This record gives sequence, structure tokens and C-alpha cells, in this order.
Amino acid sequence: MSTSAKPYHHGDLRAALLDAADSLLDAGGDGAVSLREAARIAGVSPTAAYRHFADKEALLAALAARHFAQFGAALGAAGLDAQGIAYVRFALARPGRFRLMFGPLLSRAKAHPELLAASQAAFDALTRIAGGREAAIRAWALVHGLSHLLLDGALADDVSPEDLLTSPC
Amino acid sequence: MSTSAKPYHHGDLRAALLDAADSLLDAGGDGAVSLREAARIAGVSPTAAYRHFADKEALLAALAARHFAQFGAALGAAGLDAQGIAYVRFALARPGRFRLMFGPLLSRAKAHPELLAASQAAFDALTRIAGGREAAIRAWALVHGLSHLLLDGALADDVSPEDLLTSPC
DNA sequence: CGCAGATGTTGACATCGTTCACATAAGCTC
DNA sequence: GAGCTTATGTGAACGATGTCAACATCTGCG
Repeated sequence: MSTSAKPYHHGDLRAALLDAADSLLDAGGDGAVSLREAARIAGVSPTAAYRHFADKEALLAALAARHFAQFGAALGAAGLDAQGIAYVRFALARPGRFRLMFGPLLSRAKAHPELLAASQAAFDALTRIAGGREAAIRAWALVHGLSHLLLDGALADDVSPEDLLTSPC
Repeated sequence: MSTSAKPYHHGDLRAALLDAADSLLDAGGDGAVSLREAARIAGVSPTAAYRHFADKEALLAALAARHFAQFGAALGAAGLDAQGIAYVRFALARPGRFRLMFGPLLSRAKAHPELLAASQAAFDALTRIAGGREAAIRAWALVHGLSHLLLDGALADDVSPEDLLTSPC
């Protein structure tokens, strides 16, 4: 058998760490991602992560970048109306990812070229599809704000994203 | 003199800790608030905080509640149009507070009656002023989303909240 | 005056991010 | 293939954090 007991080198630790961090993110939300725990899941010593990421922040940035790529692709496939709903649905289905992607880390994207590129690609796609500049930003802000408010439980439970987004503005 | 060297009891530690946490929040943003550091600033031992707050989360909840009260009052005073702009301005001027108040903590408000009451009071005021239910939510989502996007640097720097919010929708 | 409860302190533990020195594997050059 | 270089992983350690348990001190009420 090829995958025998504990080879000294992991094979693709970088991806394994990202996967581990991802599962932690989806399971425990924001602060639940720990470098050490991710390493533990990947079956590797805590410090091994530093061979692949400069920082914990770098790990998170790489993770966010990966999700931005998926996110952009998924949105691009949808029609304009459906897009807004898909946006909100994503936020509600994957709160951890959403908050990571659009949280404080995003404002530090300059320090992480990977994240910068991925996020700007997604943003460009969003604004391009929605037509005029101001209208695009307003539409985006609307779905983004709705996502956050729903996520944080600020709105009553009976509020339906579909109704809010399909009725005239 | 009355305020001589280091009385054993602080006087109003609870308020002092909140003030300290507040300064940390405004200075260093989200994760910069530490129980120990707040205690240090208040000139008190780390564990003293536990006489006034069950948890670090409880401290943050109390802080958020305090800010919700202020926030609601400030918005209530403004006119409807100015309100949206004031909302965004607040977010940009006090990112730490904004993120604390509307962040993941808010979804755990059920565990902190103080926060629950303060946030719902603010939310009620917001929805009441904006008139119809759906329209209110949409308006709120718009300013809220705009706040987040600006805060996270997702929008170009030349985007002006005023323009976005005063032009027709 | 004296006791009870509130308020602070000390010391400790587990966890975390991070660094440094070292070990091991993979791959290239001759 | 032998030997060196580089990439990758390990171990022990440091400082910081949240939190707990046991102890000290003050304040107010009888």
C-alpha cells in the first residue's frame, strides 16, 4: 500500500491545513479557528504550519481567497435577481465563511495579494453584472446589509429575503 | 487627602473596566480587547474583573449595550434622511464599536438581557421611524450594508455615502 | 464591636501564537 | 550512485490570554 504509516512528509500539508481550518470555521464560527488545532487535525506538529504560512492571518487570508473564488463563480452563474438571493443564502448557510471573507480581514487584504486578487475579481463581477455604478453599489449594499442583519439576528424571524429582494425598490 | 495611595477597593471597578475596554476597542479594533489588559488599565488584578462580569463575553455584552443606548439616542434625534448618513458615519468613525455591536456577539444576545434590551430598543426606534415594515428593513439593510462595505474597504475610495443615500432609490 | 458579604489578590492551569535549534526527507549535480 | 542543498516537519520554550480556586481585605449592618 502506498499510504503507509506516517511518512515524515505530509504530501500536501498546505491544502490539508486549509481544509482543517475550513472545517473549524464552518463548525465553530469566527474565533474557533486555531493554528494548533488545524495542525492537530492535519496530524502534524503545530509549527509545521509555519512552513506554509507566515502567520495565522496568512492562513485565514488564503482560506478567504479560496472561498472568494468559489463565491464569485457561483454568483456569476446566477441571473441578476437570483444573484441577490444567492448572496444572502450563502451568508446564512455559511456564516463562518461569510464573516471571514467580509470581516476585518478584508480591510487588510493589501498585505495578502492572494486575497486581494480573489476579492477584487469577485467584486468586479458583482458590479459589472448589476449595470450602472451607483445602482450596483446600492444593490450590493442592500443584499450585504440584509445578510449581516439576518445573520446577527437583528431582524424578526419571519423576514424573508426573497420578499425583500423581489418586490420593487 | 482622600484619594490616597491605592485603596483596596476601587470605587467603581465595573465602570472603569468598561471604560478601559472601550479605549482598547476604539484603539485596536476587534480582537484587541483583553480582560487582562483592561484590568491592567484599571489598575487592578486580572481576576478582579470576575467580580463584576461572569465572562469576557459578558464584559463585551455590557459594553455593546452601553453603546446601543447612545446610538439609539443619537439616531432618534436626526431626521429620516440624515439618519442613514449618521448611521454610516458612526460605523466609519467608530469601527470597533460598530463591529462589536453588530457582530457575532449580537446573535448571542439572548444570553445577555442587558444587550438584548438595548439592541431591541434601538432596532424598534429604527423601524418605527422609517415607516412601513418592508421599506424600513430595506432602508436599514442598505445603510448597514454600505457601512460594512466601506469599513472593509470593499468599495472604491471615491464612493460617497451621501450621494448613495440621497439620490432616489 | 463583630460578623457577613462584597470586593481584590495570588497562584495556578490549559490554550494559543510564535520562535529557535534541530531532524529528516527529496532532489539536483557530479 | 555519492554528496550537498533545500524543503519540510519536530521539539522545547516564551509570553500572553481566559479562567478557576483559595485566600485576604474592606464595608456596612446588627
